[in-house]
Amino acid sequence: MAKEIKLSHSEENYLKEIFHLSGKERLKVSTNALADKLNSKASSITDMLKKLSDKKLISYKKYNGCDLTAKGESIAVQIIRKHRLWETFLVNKLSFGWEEVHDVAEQLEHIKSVKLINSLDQFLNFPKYDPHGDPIPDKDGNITYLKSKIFLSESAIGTVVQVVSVNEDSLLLLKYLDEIGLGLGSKIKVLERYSFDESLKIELDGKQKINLSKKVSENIGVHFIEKL
Amino acid sequence: MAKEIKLSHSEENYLKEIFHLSGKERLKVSTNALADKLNSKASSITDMLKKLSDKKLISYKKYNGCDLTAKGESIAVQIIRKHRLWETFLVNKLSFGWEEVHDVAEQLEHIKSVKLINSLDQFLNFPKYDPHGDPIPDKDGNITYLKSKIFLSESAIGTVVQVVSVNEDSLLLLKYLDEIGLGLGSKIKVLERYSFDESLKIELDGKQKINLSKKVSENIGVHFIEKL
DNA sequence: TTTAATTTTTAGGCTCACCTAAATTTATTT
DNA sequence: AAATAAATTTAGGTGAGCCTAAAAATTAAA
Repeated sequence: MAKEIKLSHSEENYLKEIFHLSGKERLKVSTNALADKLNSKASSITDMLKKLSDKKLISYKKYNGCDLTAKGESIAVQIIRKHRLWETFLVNKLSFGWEEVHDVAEQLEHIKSVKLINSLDQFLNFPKYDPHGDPIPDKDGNITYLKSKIFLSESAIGTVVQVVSVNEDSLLLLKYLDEIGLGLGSKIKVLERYSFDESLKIELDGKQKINLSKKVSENIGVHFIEKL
Repeated sequence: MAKEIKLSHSEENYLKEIFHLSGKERLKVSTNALADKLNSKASSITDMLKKLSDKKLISYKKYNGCDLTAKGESIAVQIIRKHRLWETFLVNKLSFGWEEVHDVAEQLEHIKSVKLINSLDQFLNFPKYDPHGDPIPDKDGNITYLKSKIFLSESAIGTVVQVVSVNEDSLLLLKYLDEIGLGLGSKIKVLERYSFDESLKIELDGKQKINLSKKVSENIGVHFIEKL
C-alpha cells in the first residue's frame, strides 16, 4: 500500500503550483515565478524548496529552479483532482457560479481522506471535466487532456472555434466572461487581430461582435471547428 | 453586517471544545479539562486562553477557568453547525458509516464560506439532527435540543426507552454499537442495574439481552417510552 | 569583457502554537 | 492551620512558515 504522507497545506500548495507552472512540457520552475504565484517572497520560496527537496518531492539545485519528482507529481495531481472534484460539486450540486468556486475549492482541496474524495467522485458520476473545462485526474492520477486544445489568442483569423476551457485563476476574468455571455461551449468566429496590442475582434455565438484583449484571449481554451 | 472574524483552526477548536465542556448549564471550563480534550498541555491552554480573552471571545480570570462570551459562543455554534451538516452530508449523500465521519468532519468544519454552508444545509433539506442524533444549529445559531433526552445510564429499571443520540467522540464506541446492532431508534428495555460497577442488563429491540458497562450507557441518549 | 541588472540565496527575525520545567496559587488533608 | 497535593501559570525554548536586508550567483548590456 502507498506510504501515507502527511503534508502541510503550505507544502501541498507548493507542489500544486510547481505542477501548474511547469506545464505539460515539465519545464523547470524558477523561484521568482513561484514567489509570484504564491504571493510570498523569494527567500521564503528558497526555504520551502529545500524542505521539499529533502523530502524527495522535488529536485532542486541552487540557482537552477526545481521540478517535481514522480512522488511529488503524484501528490500534486491528487490535490488537483480534489480541487476540481470539489469545484464540480459546488457547481453541479450546490449551484455555485463558476466564478465563485475557486476560493472555496482552495480550502477543500486540503481535506485528507481518500475515501471522501473517491466517494465524492462517484457521487458526481465520475466527471471528466470541471466547471472551467479542465480535466479531472482519475483515482490513479491519469489525466486525459483535451487533445486539440489551443488558446483563443493562437487561433487563426477566419476560423470558427468553440470554447472548451477557461482559466479559473482570475475572478475578474470569469465575471467579465459571464457578463458578455461567453462560457464553455460558446462558438467564436475570429474576425480580426490587431497587431498593435494583439487584441481580437470576434463574433460570439453568431450574435454580438466584441473586442477581446490579448490578456483575455490567452486565458480561453478552444477547439477548432471550421474554416470560414 | 456581522464583522468578519478570521480565526485559526486552533482557535476554532478551542471555542468548540469550551462550548462542549461547558454544557447546557454553561459552567466554567477548567484549564486541565481543556488540555485533556485537546490533547495538549495545560501551559499551552493557558497561552491560548489569554489570546482568546484578548479577542473577547471568552472571559477568563487566572486560576478560575473560562467561559464563552456571546461572540465566542456564536462562533462555536457555527462551527458545530458546520461539523454536523458535513457529517450529515457524508452519511446521507456519500454513504459513510456513522463511525467514519467524525475525523473528516473535524477537518471540514474549518472551511470558511457562509455561502457554502448555507447551500449545503439547503441541499440536505435543512436537517434537524445529525447522524448521531445531535441537533444541528440553524443559520442563526438556534439549537433545538431534544427536550426530554436523558442518558441510558440514568434510566429507571423497568422502563422502555428509545435511543435518540449517541456520543460521536469515540470511534470504538460507535463500532461496538454497530456490532451489537444498537443504533438511533433502537428500543431498549432496562432490566437491571448492578450496583457494583453500575453496568446495565438490557433487552435490545425485544431480542437479545446484553450487558452494557456504565461507560457505554452514559454515552447513549434516550427518550422514555413506557413503564413496564 | 567588464559593468550593470536581475535572480536567488543566506542571515537573522518574527509570530503561532506548541513544549518542559519551575514557580505559584488553590484545594485537600491531617 | 499547617502540610501536602493538585491545578494553573510563568519563563524560556522549539519548529514551521513567513519576513527584510544583505550577500552571492547568474544573466544581460555596454
